[in-house]
Amino acid sequence: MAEHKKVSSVVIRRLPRYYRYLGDLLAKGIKRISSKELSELMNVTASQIRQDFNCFGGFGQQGYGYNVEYLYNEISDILGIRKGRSMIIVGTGNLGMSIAGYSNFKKRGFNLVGLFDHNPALYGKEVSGIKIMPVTELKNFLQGHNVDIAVLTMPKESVQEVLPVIKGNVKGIWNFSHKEIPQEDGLSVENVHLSDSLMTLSCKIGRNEKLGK
Amino acid sequence: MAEHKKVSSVVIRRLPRYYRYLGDLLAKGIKRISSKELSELMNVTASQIRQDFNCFGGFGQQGYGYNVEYLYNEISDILGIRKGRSMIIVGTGNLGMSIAGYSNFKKRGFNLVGLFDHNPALYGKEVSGIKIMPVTELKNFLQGHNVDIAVLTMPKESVQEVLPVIKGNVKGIWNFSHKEIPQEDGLSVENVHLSDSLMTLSCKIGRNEKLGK
DNA sequence: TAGATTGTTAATCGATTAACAATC
DNA sequence: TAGATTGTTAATCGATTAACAATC
Repeated sequence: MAEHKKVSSVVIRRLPRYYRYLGDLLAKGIKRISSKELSELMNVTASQIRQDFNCFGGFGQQGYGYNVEYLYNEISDILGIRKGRSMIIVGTGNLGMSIAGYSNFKKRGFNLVGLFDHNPALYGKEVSGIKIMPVTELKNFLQGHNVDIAVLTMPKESVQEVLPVIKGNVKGIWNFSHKEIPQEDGLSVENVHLSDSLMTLSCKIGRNEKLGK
Repeated sequence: MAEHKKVSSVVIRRLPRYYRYLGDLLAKGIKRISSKELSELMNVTASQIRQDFNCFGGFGQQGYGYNVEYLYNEISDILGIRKGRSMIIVGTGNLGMSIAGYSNFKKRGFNLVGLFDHNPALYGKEVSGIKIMPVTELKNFLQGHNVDIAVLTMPKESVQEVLPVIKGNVKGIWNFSHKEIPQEDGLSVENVHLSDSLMTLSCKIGRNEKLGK
């Protein structure tokens, strides 16, 4: 298994989708699937599926296809799901709360270990079994706990304050704030811009309308 | 201005980012910018910027660069922001509420006109000036109002029920539910899978860790 | 005019698809 | 064994980058 050639980021971004579809198949009790069948289900080419999986060293068997459970587990591992990740959420507005309350994350190995906010009225309030702490406690907390991921769901303005405390103490940042955070050497970053996605949709609508005329 | 050649979707996905950066420049009172300066700011190549803008027919001037305000307005138009879009939200959990409460959407021409949920305890409750209505009212509402976008922030299970009512009555779906909705001829769709993004982050972390060893 | 910077064509790079030999 | 389907190489396609003539 040639595990560690450099894998392109477009491939990596496709893995969670495979993971979802395989999870559905597994739940339906389906034992094996060929790249052709999977390609029809997912609306991609069988060739792409085989290429993608082979970036990680071939999970199938000629003449048979792929064992769903085995493939699912392998992808889980690549995604770090079986190992598990601990995470904190900074910013307990609606978005932060919606992430904190999303039980599926836990199922997928993402464990909430801390909640932080600036609003004193919220200190001590418990969400999903975790008490909300003041942002000023962040530094202390990070030094005492092993935190893999910091989820940033606070306003743009607070990012400057929180970022230096976080950097060096986590392995990844899941950033929903409107301040883009650049990836660095020891730090993985996913910048999620929800409004970008809405504007993209609006743009698609506009181009669709014009096409109609 | 050769407005309507087919523009690739990677280009369209980059537009909101340009829009954000240009908005920042505008707010700072900067009047003109060259593709080179913008490229350094945004960490892309100047070539790509010029190619991207030229898909829509050239917004610059040789020897000068781009007028920030003009460019900003042109991109606003392409994104449908100046025209404006009306939208409803179906599912008023934390995620739905966080979108309903996000004031920047309004600034960008996205107008919330309806909120729907299944929970009778919420009927009539007002959020951002809009009363929550029963999902059973959806059909009626869509026939009486001009709705551009339906935002789906409800559980997977309710999608099957709501989708047929929505299709044909909106131009686009911003889908946060865990049921992938395929794009169709008259219907633009953006499927947002937040958990995919988190898993991608986790995957990047894993590969980073391995690299470290 | 000379200098700057675009718009645009050409070259390169990377990603996707097709094809097929290897093999279960 | 014959049939099926992978793993993998080769061909194609599309996106990015480089280069430069056009022009403000």
